[in-house]
Amino acid sequence: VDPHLLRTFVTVVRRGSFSQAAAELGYTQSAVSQHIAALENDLGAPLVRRRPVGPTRIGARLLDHARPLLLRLDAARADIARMTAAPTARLVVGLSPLALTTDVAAMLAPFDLTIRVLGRDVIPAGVATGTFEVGFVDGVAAPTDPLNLTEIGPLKTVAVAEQPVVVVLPPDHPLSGRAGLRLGDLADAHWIDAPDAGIPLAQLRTTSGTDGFRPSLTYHGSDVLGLITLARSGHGMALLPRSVAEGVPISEPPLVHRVEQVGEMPHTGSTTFNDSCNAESHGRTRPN
Amino acid sequence: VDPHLLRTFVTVVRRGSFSQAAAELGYTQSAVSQHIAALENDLGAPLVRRRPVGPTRIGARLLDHARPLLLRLDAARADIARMTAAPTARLVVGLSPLALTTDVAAMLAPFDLTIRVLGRDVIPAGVATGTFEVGFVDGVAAPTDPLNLTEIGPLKTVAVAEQPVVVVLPPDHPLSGRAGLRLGDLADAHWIDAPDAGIPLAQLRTTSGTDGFRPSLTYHGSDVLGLITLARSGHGMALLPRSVAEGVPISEPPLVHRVEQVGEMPHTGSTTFNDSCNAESHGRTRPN
DNA sequence: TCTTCTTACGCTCGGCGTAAGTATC
DNA sequence: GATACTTACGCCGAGCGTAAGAAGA
Repeated sequence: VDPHLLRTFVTVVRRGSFSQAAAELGYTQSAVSQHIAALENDLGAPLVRRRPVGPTRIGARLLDHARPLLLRLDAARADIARMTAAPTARLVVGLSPLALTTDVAAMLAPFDLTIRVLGRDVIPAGVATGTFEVGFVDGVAAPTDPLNLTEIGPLKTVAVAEQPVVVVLPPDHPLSGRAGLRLGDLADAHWIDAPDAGIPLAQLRTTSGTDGFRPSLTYHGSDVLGLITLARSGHGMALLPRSVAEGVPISEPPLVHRVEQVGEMPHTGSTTFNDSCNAESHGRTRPN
Repeated sequence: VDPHLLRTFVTVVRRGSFSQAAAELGYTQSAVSQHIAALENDLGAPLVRRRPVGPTRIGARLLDHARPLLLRLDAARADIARMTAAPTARLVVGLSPLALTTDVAAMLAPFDLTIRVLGRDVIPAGVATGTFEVGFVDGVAAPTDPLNLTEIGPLKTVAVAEQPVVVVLPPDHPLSGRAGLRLGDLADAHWIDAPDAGIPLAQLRTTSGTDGFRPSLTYHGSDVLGLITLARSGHGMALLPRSVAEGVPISEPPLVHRVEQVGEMPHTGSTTFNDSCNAESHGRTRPN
């Protein structure tokens, strides 16, 4: 199973066309055709339906393997490239929108920075493939539980900040001010899902293990103030880290908003140095 | 980064010799030398020290990537091969030693079986690479928490059995008979680590998040009765699923011994059929 | 000196492009 | 008939083996 063939296969499926995939990869259509034929021949099963071009059932399964495989392959290249190349003066940091808390900002203070804000899901991949040197991902979890990040290679992950999560409510809501409420009771309430501006409800479902928290409104956008306005106006409840929801009516469930650092910071004199690097080398580090 | 080169690299490091690796892989020494040279050239860094042959710092890091990569590559091949080939009459099952509880035995009753008992760590890999069709892994976890299995590809994992964990004690031990005791209090007690016959203490450390549970005696072997004898004689405490520790003085901490099924059982009329297969296709399924 | 890795060199075959073929809309 | 994938064929280069070279024990 040659990675080149896999990459071609993935590209063909993504673009839905042999010729477009060829153009993207710098091959001729013929070569792409031969790649697919070689793969199908090697695996002994048809992988793509033609006209219209799309994956077969088996092809779809292969995709599930191929995409993480190619990612890890790139990650391996990038990782050793990083060990070889001299560290750059400028630190490139990838952040999910709500990961830029004051704690994180403080950590980054001593560096010359280039900051890129991206979706939560692509931050670990970006660190693995060397798009940036360190990443910060935010998310919601039960206290002391780690975030559930997609694993790509031996990446060190450390929790760097935790703060309570709050539910933003309309001003006159009966729950206003209550702390420690059981989230399960709110599974069937009206929720706003704001994956970019707030905390995705999908994470809540995972964390709570329930099947509720279905959004009655979905908010696409990264504007937190807009989200708060919606929630205060009674369109539904919104989930936010406490620090960004100051001065609005809230309720506090027993959950934390947590930021985890993916990858390692370069060593500078002014930075805290964690000397447990060698013990249990690539494991996940939990605080406390 | 050609997988062939990676496989050669891994083999060279494992065997500690170019020529032995060549023999194992069916190449000439020359070819192996060229493979390593090609890799080092491609990645722009020395990967193996020669004479004696061993990985450099960068090579060691590459190993961390290469081994799982090759595993996933094999897993991909095996997975689609499984979808292509007709299901065999005989069901090949891989089990970790303590995974063969009565529940599991009941599940397997309707099949013609071939059973292979192996270490916990290689069961998921074996399922992924098609060595056996389904696997059963046991381990310890907090109630309702899933086991922490190494992920190799899109494998469905389902908890199939849970039972309390007990601490085996000497007959006159003060803790005898107590239930619900906090495990943290026992972190510094005398423990027997029996990775094959019992529950590895390493899992306890992971589950409890503490750093204790250091073994004062390590027991290599799969003989549970021997382990119980040691514990009763006061060599240290031993951790076992309750059903195998009948009639001995015990104490019950709030943990469960859990068996998880890796991979899917073939569909037979007599087997419970889970029709949620297509929803959220390759996720991890938690009970309740 | 013997073992073991490296380098040189030639051959073979895999794989890409060009171009002709074929099927689908 | 136009578009898009497949097949045929020739060329080039990657990669393996043989064999000679170099370096360490």
